[in-house]
Amino acid sequence: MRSLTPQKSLVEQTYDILVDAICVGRLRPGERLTQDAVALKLNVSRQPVNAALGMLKASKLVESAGRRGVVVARIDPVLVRSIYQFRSVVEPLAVELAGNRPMDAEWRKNGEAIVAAGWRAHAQGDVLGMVHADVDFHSFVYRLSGNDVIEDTMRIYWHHIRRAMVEILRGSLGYPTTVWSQHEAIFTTLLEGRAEDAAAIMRQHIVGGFSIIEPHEGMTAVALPGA
Amino acid sequence: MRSLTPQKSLVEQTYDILVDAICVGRLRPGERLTQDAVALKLNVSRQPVNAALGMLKASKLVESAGRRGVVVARIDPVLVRSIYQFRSVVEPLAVELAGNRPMDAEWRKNGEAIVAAGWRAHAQGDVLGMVHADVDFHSFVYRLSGNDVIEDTMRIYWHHIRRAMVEILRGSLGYPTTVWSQHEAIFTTLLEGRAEDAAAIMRQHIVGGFSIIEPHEGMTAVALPGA
DNA sequence: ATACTGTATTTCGTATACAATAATTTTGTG
DNA sequence: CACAAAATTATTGTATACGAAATACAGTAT
Repeated sequence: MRSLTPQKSLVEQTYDILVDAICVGRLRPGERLTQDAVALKLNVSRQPVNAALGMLKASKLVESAGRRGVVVARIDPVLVRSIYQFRSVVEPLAVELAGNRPMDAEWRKNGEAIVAAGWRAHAQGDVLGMVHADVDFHSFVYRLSGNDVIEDTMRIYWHHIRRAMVEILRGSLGYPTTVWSQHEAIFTTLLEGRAEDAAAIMRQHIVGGFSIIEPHEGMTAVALPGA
Repeated sequence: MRSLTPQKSLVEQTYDILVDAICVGRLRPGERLTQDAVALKLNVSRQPVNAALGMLKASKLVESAGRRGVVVARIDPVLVRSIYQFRSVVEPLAVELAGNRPMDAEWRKNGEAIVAAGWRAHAQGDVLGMVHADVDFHSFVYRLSGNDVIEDTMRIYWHHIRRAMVEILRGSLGYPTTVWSQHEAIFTTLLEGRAEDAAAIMRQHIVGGFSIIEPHEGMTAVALPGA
């Protein structure tokens, strides 16, 4: 039996809710957030909201607007590009490290399920599901690498990737098929013990992923509410 | 006339002070910190201390000890190794990106000064100065890369690197000469426009750096106060 | 009509107050 | 004297209160 977790603190809950709202676009870029308003809506005091907003600022998901609260950050193409440059070396590293570790049946089953979930979401045209499956696959590789620093670091940046993806895929059919076949290829190549090859596919995967995003630089040209 | 800056918030000040105290070893691993005690010592209320400690936890410099405050984290060899694996790809990336950008006279002068400061600290056997110079050099390369994600990410991990370094160098003569000649080589090679070569030296630099640290895994066997 | 100045309002950062809970000590009992 | 139960203390998380600072607004002089 697993000991039950003593519920997250209000700060964390607040942070999680705001992050998600921003990432799925329920809070639009430019939207203003005051501590009072958030506290009221979530039925907590300003104290945990204040702390959560501090974390949001550190994650660059909101920007301070001085004495007028905080503002949801616009999706910054420069930031997204920087993240992809970063990923272009970090993700292959994760794959290589993963290749140096034994993968037991449990892990293997998990991996297969995650790859399958991606194909399923793709088949159903479920955009949010696809983004989720994408996060899941890469997080799986991070964990497989055995290097906690990778997962801890990338968790923050995935918020931004999710945002960009949700925005770009709005009204489109979703990820191109290559994404899912690459995930599958990375996983099976890893299973075959060819870590170097898997890492190379991963590098291609990231570079290719960015080339999907890059043409959408105009994505930041969203209406600024209150204008 | 220059506009005056509205001083850092108490949260940030508290965070900075605690980080530094931990990194230079003034607060020892295992040492217990209560919000009240810190608040009293710094002449602030528990509120900003609470927020700062939350940030410290996120940085993994302290661990929550339930209802008994927080405890300064031990230097974790696994974490240090993970950071160096991480650096082994991130630092060369920074160098390569730096190579794609023009370096004007101002930058060049800064770089030369930073390299020189390293040599100077080395010559004087100034351990804290050497660690500082090391941080400065790598931060300089991050900034040169033009990729903010790199510097933002590495800032946190440098706290841990500093800690490990200060601990290892305690009572020793300091960094080996190779460290400083490698810094110099990376910089001059970059100036010559040979980014690839510079990146390769950087990779060697990181791998070599870890091989200095690795034998000191026993560094965590420090006394736990209150035992 | 416009520019400027003083005032009101909004909003945040920090301090203080309160309540819940884990750890510790004390007290009572076999 | 060992051990369990109860009281006490320590410490945190959250709420509320307060003061400072920026913004918005209105009134006045030109």
